[in-house]
Amino acid sequence: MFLKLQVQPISFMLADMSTKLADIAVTAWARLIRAQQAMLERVETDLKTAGLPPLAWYDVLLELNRAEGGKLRQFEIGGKVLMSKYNVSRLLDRLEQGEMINRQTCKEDRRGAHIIITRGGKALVKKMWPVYAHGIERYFTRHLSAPEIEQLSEIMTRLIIGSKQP
Amino acid sequence: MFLKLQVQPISFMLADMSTKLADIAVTAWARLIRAQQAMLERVETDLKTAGLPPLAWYDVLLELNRAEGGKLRQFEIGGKVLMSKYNVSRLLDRLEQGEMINRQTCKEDRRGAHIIITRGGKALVKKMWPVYAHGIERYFTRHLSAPEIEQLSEIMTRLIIGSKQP
DNA sequence: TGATTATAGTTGCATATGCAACCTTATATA
DNA sequence: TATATAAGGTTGCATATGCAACTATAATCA
Repeated sequence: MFLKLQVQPISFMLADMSTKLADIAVTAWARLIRAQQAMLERVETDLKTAGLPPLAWYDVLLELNRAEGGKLRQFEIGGKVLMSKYNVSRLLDRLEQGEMINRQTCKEDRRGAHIIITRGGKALVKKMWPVYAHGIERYFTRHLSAPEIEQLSEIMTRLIIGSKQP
Repeated sequence: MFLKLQVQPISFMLADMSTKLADIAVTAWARLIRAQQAMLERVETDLKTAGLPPLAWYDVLLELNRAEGGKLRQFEIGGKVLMSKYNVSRLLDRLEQGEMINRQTCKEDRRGAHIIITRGGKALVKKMWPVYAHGIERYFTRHLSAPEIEQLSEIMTRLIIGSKQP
């Protein structure tokens, strides 16, 4: 649903860079947004078509799967998948409902909970991955050269850091 | 809320590319998703802080503003901003409510409507742009060199096309 | 022409997200 | 130690999104 941008009257805002650069940058920004939106939509559709749950489930389950003992605190999950605590809370409700995780009250800190991936949760990760991987290959990797991919990766790291600056 | 990916058992799926490349590609993919998520979140927050409506409003209004006569058919909007028809329909409800657009029944095709941006709609685009532009500069442009931006733009074009293939 | 099929747009329902307020337990400070 | 403040989580409410079903008009074609 996003983007597409001004073609002309941009520069007034960005006094410290040449008009030309600003325009190119805005175009690049718009394309970035659109490309990703389109790719994610395709992946979500592929998952749905395969009768699988959305990417958000995968993200969380994967983090748990990776974690020591298949277990994380709730706030750790939030940090890793970049999701607000109330959204984590409710996504975990659904995952619990689907018996993909368990919540276990936490002895060290009695406010919190340990989230533990179940056998079924692990199985789901395994089942979703091929579909997801195929999407990544089809909508992303296939269209790029190896050096492009490496460079993109590096650039994105910089942007992630940049968007964490206050 | 998205992503973060498998580190090891990827390759089984992607027989036609070296394991090494696949791993790098998956990392790049994950970073791309996260970077954009973070940047958009920041921009949305900036808009909210400035008491302005979300990016989605801007997208639609900008398309209308650009269009011949400040007027588009509803399905054209959907195509341009990559949004499903029911979402367009409801976003337009909100924009109409906010007196940013008008709907006008269409004489040539009596099923449809012309969407026309109002004076207020144009004013809003003007008001939102500086905030948005500042975000783009701050979270995106600032962190990249000019050649990087150009290359990114080109790559994203390819991915947009790629994700439209059946 | 009449019947079928496709297109433009809307709506009810289920689900997902953001915000603010809330409960509970830890931590800091006086 | 008492009190204030902060952190981990949850929940009610308002809003946003996806899906499927629906209305109405156009286009196709037999």
